[in-house]
Amino acid sequence: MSLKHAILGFLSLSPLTGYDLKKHFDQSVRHFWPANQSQIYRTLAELDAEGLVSKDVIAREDRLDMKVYHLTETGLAELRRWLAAPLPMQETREPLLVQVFFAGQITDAELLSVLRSQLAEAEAVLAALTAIYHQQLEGFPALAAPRSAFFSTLTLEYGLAAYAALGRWLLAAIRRVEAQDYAPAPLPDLIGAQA
Amino acid sequence: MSLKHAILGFLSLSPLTGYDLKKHFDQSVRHFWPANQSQIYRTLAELDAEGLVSKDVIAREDRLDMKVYHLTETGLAELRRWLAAPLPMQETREPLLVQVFFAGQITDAELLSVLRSQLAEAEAVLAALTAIYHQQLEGFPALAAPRSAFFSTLTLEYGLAAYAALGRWLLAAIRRVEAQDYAPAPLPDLIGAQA
DNA sequence: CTGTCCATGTAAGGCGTTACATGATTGT
DNA sequence: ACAATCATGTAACGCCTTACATGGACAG
Repeated sequence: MSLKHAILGFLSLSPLTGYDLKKHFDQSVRHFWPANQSQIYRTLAELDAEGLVSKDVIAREDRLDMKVYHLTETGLAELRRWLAAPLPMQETREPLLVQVFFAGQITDAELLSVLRSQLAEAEAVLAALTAIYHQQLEGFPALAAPRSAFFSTLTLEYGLAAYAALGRWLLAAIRRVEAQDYAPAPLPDLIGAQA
Repeated sequence: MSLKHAILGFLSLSPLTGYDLKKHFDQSVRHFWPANQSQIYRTLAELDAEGLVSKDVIAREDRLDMKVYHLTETGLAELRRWLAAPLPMQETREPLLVQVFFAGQITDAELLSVLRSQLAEAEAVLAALTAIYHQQLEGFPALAAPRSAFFSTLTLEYGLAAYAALGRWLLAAIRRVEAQDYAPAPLPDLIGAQA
């Protein structure tokens, strides 16, 4: 379960409240690990019960207490253990592929409309990620990129590569449906082999 | 929820028992929509209650009755409606990216071992998909690919493209960690732009 | 004076997983 | 004799989502 470990990860950088954590998720990892508020509060309580985090309760007059969470030693150890352990093979679910797989039940026109709307979305995400990428380039203009920033850059680059690949696949699919060309694509094109 | 619609999809091709459905899932869509047995039985019961499928009960002496499910008219209509409707933006969870994002807490050596084991897995999946691809080429050798086979081919091609992209990203990441080169990669490389 | 931000949670439901349980038939 | 296949399900738990609920501070 990565949510627990993502929370441990953020807390390893600084102590935070549940509310702060939600903002951190939304600002950095939401593209690959969205988390909602009730989930974060519940998971913090679990981590607390397990002794991986502990909290300082800040009493405030007339308001709910504020709880600032920080890692315990066992929490840090667990985070490091998880980060260094290879992940068990994970299964992905792609509803778009389910739609394509059973597209025999719909017309070419209907399928094209589905594919085109997916393509528009993929291009929008790609544009958004590209904008963030350029922003980061300004922050670390030359060769002065520190190791700490590198990992965030890497996850961004994954997003760029993945959405670009999705876009290319969609575009190729659209063209072939339009041309009613049902032959398989050549392998080198698919896996992006260089000539 | 795509499981319901995947089941409707299979039943649109032929009536099946729960057991048959499980085999169909495992043989064709497991790469992008794994389903387990108890889930299938529960969902069939729900679909039945909703009137999207109905069943013929085949009584057998000394054994449990066999239930063969088939689509109803509303079931087919619902399948077609879902297949033609653009999907709501779906959020993905990538635990590997969580590991990379917080890799500041582990050493280069530990990170490299994680990345290399992911790369080995990605290459294994790519090899498996490539084998299936070649098998399909034999089945439809020339230009005689029918529309019905095309959609299955398309989903396979998606898998090839996605795992190839993952592998390229992992390899690039490994090389940069090894070289302690923390500069961002150039955009055209990332999105696979042609020169 | 209305809405957004800060900050906390609870409740209910959906989807998925793992493990358990049964029992005849077919293959080695 | 033993295992795999056919064929059905139940139980319990885990993770995530949506919606609901509270209430002060501050900005337009």
